[in-house]
Amino acid sequence: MYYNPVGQLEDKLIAALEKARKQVLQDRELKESEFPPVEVEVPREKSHGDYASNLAMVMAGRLGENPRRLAESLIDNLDLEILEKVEVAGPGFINLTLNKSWLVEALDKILEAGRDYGRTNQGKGQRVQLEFVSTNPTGPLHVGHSRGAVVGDVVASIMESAGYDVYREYYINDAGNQIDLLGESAYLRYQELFGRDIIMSENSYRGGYIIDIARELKKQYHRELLELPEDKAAEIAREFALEEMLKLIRQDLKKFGIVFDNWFSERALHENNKIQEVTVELQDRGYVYEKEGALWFKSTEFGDDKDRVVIKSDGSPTYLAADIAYHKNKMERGFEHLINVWGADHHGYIERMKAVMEALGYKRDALEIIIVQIVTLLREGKKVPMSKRSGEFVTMREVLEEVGRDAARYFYSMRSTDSHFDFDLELAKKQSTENPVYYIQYAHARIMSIKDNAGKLLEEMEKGDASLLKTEEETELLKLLARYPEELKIAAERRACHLVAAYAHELAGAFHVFYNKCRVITEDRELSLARLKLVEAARIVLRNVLEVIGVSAPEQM
RNA sequence: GCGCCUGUAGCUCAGUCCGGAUAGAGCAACGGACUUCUAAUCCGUAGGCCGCAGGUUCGAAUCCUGCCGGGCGCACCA
Repeated sequence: MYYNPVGQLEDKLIAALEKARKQVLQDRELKESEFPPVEVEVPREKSHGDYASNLAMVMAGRLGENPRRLAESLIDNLDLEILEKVEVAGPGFINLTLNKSWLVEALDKILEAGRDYGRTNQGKGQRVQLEFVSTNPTGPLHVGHSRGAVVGDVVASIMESAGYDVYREYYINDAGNQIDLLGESAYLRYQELFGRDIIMSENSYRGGYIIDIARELKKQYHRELLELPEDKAAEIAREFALEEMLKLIRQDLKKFGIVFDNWFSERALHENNKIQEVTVELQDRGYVYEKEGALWFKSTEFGDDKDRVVIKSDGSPTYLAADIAYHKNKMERGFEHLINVWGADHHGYIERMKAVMEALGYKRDALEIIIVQIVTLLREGKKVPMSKRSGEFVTMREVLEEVGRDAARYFYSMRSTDSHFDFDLELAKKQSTENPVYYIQYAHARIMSIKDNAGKLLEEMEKGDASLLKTEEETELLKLLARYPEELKIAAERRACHLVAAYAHELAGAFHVFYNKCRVITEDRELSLARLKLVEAARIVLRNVLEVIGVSAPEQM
């Protein structure tokens, strides 16, 4: 079921080099264990072969011997049938050139694997809980959230492809102050709709969406709330507003193609007394103390800058307290590994949450935080101003409506999460060469067109003989196709969606080059069949990789 | 002040974790390629003290130290 040609190949090469090293070390003092693991890499320069190893240079340092001479002895002990050429180069590199047999084999296997091509068992079914988005349901999702949303979803998909059992979860902060404020704001706007003068407090939510909610409230309850006691009416407004907000958030995410396995309610933790319980637990463990009327968590014990309040002097729990209970709950549900995707403004919370994990008796590394740097929207090269305070922000929905789901998802995926991201709206909308999304999708559409053109030939595609593919363009494309599972594997290990996006772009590029140089359907029937096979493999991989990112693979454009 | 992210081609960014050979891509600029499966494509040219300064190493964009610039944080808020 799992097929990873490049991974297998590299394992073979490393094993052969290790064997050679063993031979060479036999009559020397040092043991194998004193050397770092053998590595091979794809050299930048094509004339340096398919793979290169710095093994001789690494060994030379320890042995005090000439690296080039060592490389020669290593080569003498290298025994592999897939090697076409081996040579020593530069300061002592061993350059390995492979014969094409592995590639010929790879093409058939890719077609055979089809939709499953790319999957590996790297994660061994590890149960991973990935929590992302988790914004307060007090306002619509804005652009800042959307990057984290896409990154979380794509990382989840990548990890699933690599054999992890990923569970996507959204943590709803439906308890506490800010929800009361949301309700209060909606209630005020509701009263306003009946002509009452209202005074919005400084902390009220003033966005237009609150007025929308108030209108809905009016539609449903008419004058009813006006006649109720204020606290009762505010409560109804609060619950109503919360539901409306969640509905909205869910819709927005769905339009982005993001669906969660679970929506976890903070309120449930409060109602089931879980916060109290976990506070007592930490107290029993000796990690909670009282000071100035509040209860403090001794996070400094585990490397945090300062201790943190869990129960305020007024008796109410802090956000952290709920988070402690939540993370304990995650672990109790049997997840082996937790990943939280946070915006850059939350990076300061990493240490305290790691401390929480340790204090609860778990490994600090069982919790992993992916920090996603901020997004700046650019329109006509200029920064689009945004301010949370004034309620002036561009929503996730607006971006989606403006650039479309495919472009939005690809753009958010294509940059390293460590880097700030300038989202160029004009570029994302452009249906041209400048836009990487269309570049990739166009490759897929072109292949579909070739298949249309192939007519009856398509039925005989299976007979295609990959050994007829000899041009550089064909070989390069095929090599890239063979690399896909390994690329996904690395991206999964590094939780790096941008690597997958880059691979998709590179693959599309290799196809376009091939397309311009090699005509698929020609008089030469045998060659046509071979190329048809190659092109079909390219289509499969393009579709698979786009699916991981959540971008569509159009039949025509 | 402290912590995290960041500084690479005119612009936007890979490469840095795990050090390798002549530092890459896209866009923008310039010059070419459509009687042939989609020119939303391809080919070529030009473009770089890899922020600066030391250090480690046979070898540094990559590791270490210091400095400079940009972003984000440093609550009994969530």
